[in-house]
Amino acid sequence: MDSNKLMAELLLPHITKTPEFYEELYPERNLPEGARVVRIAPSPTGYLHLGTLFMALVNRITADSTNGIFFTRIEDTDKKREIEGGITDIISGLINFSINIDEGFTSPDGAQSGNYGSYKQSERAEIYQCFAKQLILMGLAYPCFCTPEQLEATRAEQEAQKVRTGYHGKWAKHRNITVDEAKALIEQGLPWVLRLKSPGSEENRIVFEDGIKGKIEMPENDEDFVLLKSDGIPTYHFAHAVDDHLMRTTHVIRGDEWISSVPKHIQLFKLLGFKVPKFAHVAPIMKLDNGAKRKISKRKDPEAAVHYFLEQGYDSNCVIEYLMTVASSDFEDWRRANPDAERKSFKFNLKKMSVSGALYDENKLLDVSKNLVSKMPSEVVLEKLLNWSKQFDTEFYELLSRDTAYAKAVFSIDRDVPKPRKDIAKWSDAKAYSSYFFDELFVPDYTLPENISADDAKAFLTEYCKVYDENATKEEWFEAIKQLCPALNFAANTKDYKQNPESYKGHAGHLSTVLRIAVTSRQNTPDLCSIMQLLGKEKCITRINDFISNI
RNA sequence: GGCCCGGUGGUCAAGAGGCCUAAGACACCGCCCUUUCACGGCGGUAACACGGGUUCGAAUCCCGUCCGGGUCACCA
Repeated sequence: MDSNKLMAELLLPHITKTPEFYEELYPERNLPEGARVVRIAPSPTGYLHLGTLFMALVNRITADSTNGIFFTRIEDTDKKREIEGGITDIISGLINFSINIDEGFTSPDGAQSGNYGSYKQSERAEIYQCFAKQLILMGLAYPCFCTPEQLEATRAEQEAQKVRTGYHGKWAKHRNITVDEAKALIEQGLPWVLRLKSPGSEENRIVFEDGIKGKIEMPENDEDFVLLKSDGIPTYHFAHAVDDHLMRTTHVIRGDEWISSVPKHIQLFKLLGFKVPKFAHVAPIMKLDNGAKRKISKRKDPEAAVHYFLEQGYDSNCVIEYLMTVASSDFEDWRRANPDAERKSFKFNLKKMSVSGALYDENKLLDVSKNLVSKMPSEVVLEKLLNWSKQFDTEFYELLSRDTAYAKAVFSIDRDVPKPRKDIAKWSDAKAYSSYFFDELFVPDYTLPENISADDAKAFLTEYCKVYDENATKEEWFEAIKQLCPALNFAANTKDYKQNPESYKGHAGHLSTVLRIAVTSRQNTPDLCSIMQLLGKEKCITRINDFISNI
């Protein structure tokens, strides 16, 4: 038996399957020409992050644009950092944001589907070990018994000598370990990791075409990086190569923090005889922090966790629509041309992605959101509002659900028309927007506009109460206000006032503002006539009288 | 520090040597419309990081500087 074989049997005696077994188990996919197989591979170390959502979206629309497949794979190889409920949160989050998952973890309950599973790395140990054994057989992997302390000492030595740090070349202590030496150390009970015996050289350059950034040139990898950790579980690099090959991923679209390890990945794919997938590295969403641009951070930024948007009451669709504008510079143009088209019909092109990170722009999100919300019919608004408030604002929920017909009417005003208002961007805006419709939320404000005296306001409101007809049409309603103008020396027509501002104290608009404040405690609201009809005559008169006696 | 990547208005961006006197969107400001506020319409402020080349001609190509980002783990 040759020494590679002896080493392989020494290290991984329990592995009996061969790579061919898995090649047959997970055959090439039968897909139409040009279809891309993409994926996201989150690790359950935290809750769904904006960056993860963004990556998922980019992958989803890539699959959509090519009639391909988008799958999820859970990278749970780091048990120390895993958190409970992580998988559920991520998957259900994606589903809530309407990111359809074709394969892998497709449901929040942890169920998997698809023919290339398991899609959970901790359940694939045997597969990785099989390919690891293959590498040992080829003389391309060896056990390393260095302790963290020894590794640290090597590093210190390298720094002292001002040479490149890392486990490579002559610094790779166990690179040429013999079977006998390894056997002896194992018998002593020493733990070991499996390292790649890198055939690369720093002198050589590798070139690859990134789907987003274009041509990238880097030194070849010569690091003997870890393939299998001491618990037999692979590192990201190794798992990535094995999984994306076996799952027949065609395009690896991931965050650009991975760029620097591409030489390792390409090397692994080639050594293992795998076809190298296309890589595309996406710039992260950034945030401005004290004038400095930096990657949005889970720890420092509330908006990093997708929960933040849900709590704020952003409609998930609005967040996605915003992310689309960040993902593709021509999305907004497309959307303008196709206002009602389904997102999946957008032809997405990775090349349209920005090479550098975009700042998270709340203004833009708000703008995108209010446009979308303004187009929602009132029943949809109410349904979503009920849904949101039930979770995040129970006081408001009680008020809304007490009389849903009334609530629907509230949100129907100036909606369902050709040019709807855009007051609401997120559901948390709705409470303040509609507060005067609910006595529990209504807080009187007795502040008059500067150009109106208390006496005039009183006189006007007193007279107005006498003539108020709650069944009046909009025109009749405003006519009634105009009628009261001359007696108070206000202009019935705005134009008259503008032509001779000195001749009047103000115009009908000013008086209607007084009425608006009395009824709603606001200077700005949607159509007042509709508001008063909804509120009912009795309540309006009560508020007006209260107003009169307090100014 | 080594190795990568990037730098167009406040933000997102279009831009592939002449079409650039540099689009568009958000934000901001003004005007118009208007019973308020919005909506809508019209207009405005505001940018090619810097320095050298190459070229008849550079935002665009090359070099350098500066600045920003990423990465150098038995983490992903």
